[in-house]
Amino acid sequence: MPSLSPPHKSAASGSAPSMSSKPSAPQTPPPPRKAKFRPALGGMVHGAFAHKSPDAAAGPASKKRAAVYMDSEDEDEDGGRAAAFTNGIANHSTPSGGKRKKMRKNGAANGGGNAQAQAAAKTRLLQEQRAQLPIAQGRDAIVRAVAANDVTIVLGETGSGKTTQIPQYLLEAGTLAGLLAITQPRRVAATSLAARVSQEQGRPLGTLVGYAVRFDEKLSDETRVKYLTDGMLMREMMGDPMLERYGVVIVDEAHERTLRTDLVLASLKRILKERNAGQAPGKGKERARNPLKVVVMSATLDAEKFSRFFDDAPVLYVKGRQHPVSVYHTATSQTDYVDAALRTFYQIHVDYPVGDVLIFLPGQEDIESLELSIRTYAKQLPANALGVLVCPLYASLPNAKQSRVFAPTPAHTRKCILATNIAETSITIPGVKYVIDTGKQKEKRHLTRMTGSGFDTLLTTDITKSSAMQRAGRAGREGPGNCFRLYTEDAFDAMALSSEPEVRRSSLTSALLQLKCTGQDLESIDFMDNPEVEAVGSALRTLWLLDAIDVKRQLTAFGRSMASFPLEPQYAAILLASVDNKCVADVISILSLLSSSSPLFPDSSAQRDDAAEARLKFRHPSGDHLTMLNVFRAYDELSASEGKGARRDWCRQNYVNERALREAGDIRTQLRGVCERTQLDWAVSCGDADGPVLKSLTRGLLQHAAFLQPDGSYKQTLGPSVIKIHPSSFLTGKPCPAIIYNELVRLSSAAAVTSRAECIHRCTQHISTPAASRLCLRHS
DNA sequence: GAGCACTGC
Repeated sequence: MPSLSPPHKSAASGSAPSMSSKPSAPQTPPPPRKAKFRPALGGMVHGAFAHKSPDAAAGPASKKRAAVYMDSEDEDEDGGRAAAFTNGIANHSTPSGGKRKKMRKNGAANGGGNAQAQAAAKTRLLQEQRAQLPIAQGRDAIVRAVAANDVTIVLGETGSGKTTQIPQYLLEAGTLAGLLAITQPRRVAATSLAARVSQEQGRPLGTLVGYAVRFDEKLSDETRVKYLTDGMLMREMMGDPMLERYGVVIVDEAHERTLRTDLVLASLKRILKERNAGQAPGKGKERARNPLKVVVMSATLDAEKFSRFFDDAPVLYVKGRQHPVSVYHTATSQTDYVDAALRTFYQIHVDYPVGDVLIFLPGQEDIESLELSIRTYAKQLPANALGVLVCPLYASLPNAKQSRVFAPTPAHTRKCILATNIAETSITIPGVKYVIDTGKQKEKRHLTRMTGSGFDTLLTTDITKSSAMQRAGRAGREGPGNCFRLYTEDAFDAMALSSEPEVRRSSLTSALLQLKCTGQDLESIDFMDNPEVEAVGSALRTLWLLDAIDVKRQLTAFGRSMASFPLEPQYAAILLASVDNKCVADVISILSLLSSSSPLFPDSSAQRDDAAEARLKFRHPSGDHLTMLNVFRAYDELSASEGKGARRDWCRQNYVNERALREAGDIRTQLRGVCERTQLDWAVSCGDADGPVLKSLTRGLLQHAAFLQPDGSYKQTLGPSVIKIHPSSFLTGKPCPAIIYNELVRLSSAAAVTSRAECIHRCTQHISTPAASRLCLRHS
């Protein structure tokens, strides 16, 4: 092995990964079980870790926890989830349950049976599989518990099958009144689970079993079981605050504690109080006619907390089975986790048998850096060594590149996946036997200020214990695995148990507006964890400034209209303002692009100058928003005459992200639909005039306005901060008397500086408009 | 003249 320094920027001087000491012998001999992860990482520890059951991890089981201990085979809900992962990616079900199924199906096809017989055979097979699931032994216990209690907590390990089976048990028990809803934090999960359960019921998707997610639903009058995102259920609550249509609501993945899950849980508690009142034993008032049953499903640790929140609801424990994963910690802490990951990867590559490696890193930058390093070293491997295939994986990576992680690993090759948190929950990758965990992640935090609407930060932080366990578990999906943690066992012990729930760290403006529409309030609602007082104040102030609530904190008619749009409240206010300003069509296009999860102008350092030049032709003197509108208009024009290929070429030539435009197109269609339902004409355009658009934008962004100061920086009108324009903005170097902007982010470089450094911000996507200053003065 | 984890309506 050559002993060159890794190309990674901060490689330890001169010391190459210890693979140099290991002649690249044939890969076949399996290593000793208690591996020697010793290396250049400074002497290795082990950290034998037997797969801990949640009980062991959570402490002694409480008395009221009814154990339904069940071993589960590999058949699980995540297989289905992976299968439907993102558009255009074909079946990637886990080899375990999925393979058998596929083989059987092919066999039937070869036999020439007709479609109906095939379908029947398939249904029979699925029923056999269901019956063999160990969770099936707990079926009666589960049905009884739900019948006897308003709320039941189910603590189920990964792979227990709870998400697919429990709804069916309740359905098949025949006691179901009304619809059964089952919420998921992610859209892909809701759609793929519905498809799987539908299949198990032997019915076409959208009949007995259906789903509802943004942009897509498959439902009918027959539908009894409905998988939906938690955001979707919150939206339904705005029209049906008591969820009268539903007899059972199951909240899945509650341990993730997303803002929407917490909102759903809090709302369910309120609904239970109303709908199930009078059910209590003893003095009977009139018995509730339409009682609601709630099931909360969690994968970790927090079961007791959910139980307490719902007045000591009983906890059922469903055991899943994962293969054992041996966990190793480093003996000393690592200063450079990218370099440590590089060394560890090659340690595995040289010492361990075939099997893919999954490396968890905080972000794109680290992923790209490590990818380069691994590639560089791979070229130096001897000809007879196992090859290396590097696959990056993060959300903003184009779909086509993401799907590479699912392609079967070629012969005589080891796949190495470099992933962000996306591989922790959203995407399950088959074939992974080794996990390298840097122990880092990026976390967004909303910092509230006394004035202004606060700003977001995105910082690299240590992960939590539950994240670490989740990451390790990714190595044991299909067989025994190994997890190498690039931090010490002490560091693991020092980690927080789980992340702070989202309700404690994000902006609550949108949540507050939704709650107001269901007749609730942030101050009065009973949350699992209460939000910070400052965050509530900030949300109230923002809604008041937008005219969504009045001085008595009552929802206004304007606020109610705002809430009917699937947009941030600020953006909804802009849209409604554009009705008065007669530029709805133009503003909807801009808002769709701003709401898209992908950036329209991605930054790739390699081609930055070319990109800037190519985009110059769209530049609008007013700023970034109108520049974006120019791009969208050009793309629309092209779409009217040209096909898919031409559009793709055009986007490539102009360095704009087609994914952003496509997603914006979906959002725009949805927004137009809401306009039609509320009798607003979305086709009105102001043509080339920019005034109406600027005026509308200012209506929603008045908290995000700033004046030019003599030194060229800007001072917030409704906040204490001095800000500057991000260099990627089209307004850079073109001072204007006042700007509005739609995002304010703290520079990570400034975070290290003392004194007044925290007042230096990055502001992106602004626009210059004298109208902004006048409006803001009046409103302030 | 700088950097962007993930998700939802």
